Amino acid sequence: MIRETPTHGSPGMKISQLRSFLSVVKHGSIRGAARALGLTQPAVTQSMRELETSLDVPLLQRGTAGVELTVYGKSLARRASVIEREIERAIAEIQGIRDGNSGLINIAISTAVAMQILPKAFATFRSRFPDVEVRLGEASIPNALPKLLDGTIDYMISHMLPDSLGSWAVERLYRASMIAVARAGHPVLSSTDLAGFSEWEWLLPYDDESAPALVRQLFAQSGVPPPRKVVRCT
DNA sequence: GCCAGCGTGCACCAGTAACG
DNA sequence: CGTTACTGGTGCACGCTGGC
Repeated sequence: MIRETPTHGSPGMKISQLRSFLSVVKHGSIRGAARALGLTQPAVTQSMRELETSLDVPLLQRGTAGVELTVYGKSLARRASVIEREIERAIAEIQGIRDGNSGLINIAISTAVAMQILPKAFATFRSRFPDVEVRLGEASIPNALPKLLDGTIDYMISHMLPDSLGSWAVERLYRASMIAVARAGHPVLSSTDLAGFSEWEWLLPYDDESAPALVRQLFAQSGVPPPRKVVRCT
């Protein structure tokens, strides 16, 4: 067994310390964290002290009503939760290798994509990986990206414009076309240029950021102000 | 002043790895 | 195989603070 001996100012964090720390964060007190972890309060206190010593910064502001996170504690809390999820994922992956194709995958998927490709894709996936637990959730780019970042979800499948997510690993699954729809006989149908479209109310999907971006891009390319009256709906 | 709830300090114990 | 060192835990006493 390899043990790390933390020294002053030399980070040597242990998984148990991070778990204790996250429990303290969750419960707002060392005692509450200890209860939740099935440990005694001195054990958690000692763990927190060692963590602070190893990082050489205070993580908690102790008080009579409990503890509060310092700026360092808040930073570590964000990272620690990612680490914890990665550990859980690693355990699931190892168990999957050991037991066969089991495991857990979290996917955020936009409604439009779900309607188009999910039934067939999922059937194929399920036939190949019958024991994998799949958790699907609705995706809108603004709320899915933070979840991708913190590890809550593994993949997001959504419509988007090319190169709109430069800092992310993106794989194009298929190309999609967007069309504008108006009721039969709507006055906008008699418009001969794009300017005639901008004055009308536009209804754009709520969970698909590419639609409004595409509309803005289209109008900008034509030198026409984008529609001001926009409603986003699910 | 008393009490409750909090964290801290210290002694001690059990399990485990390293070593001769 | 016995000893030693280390880690991580418990139990208890204590001090601090806020509320009544």
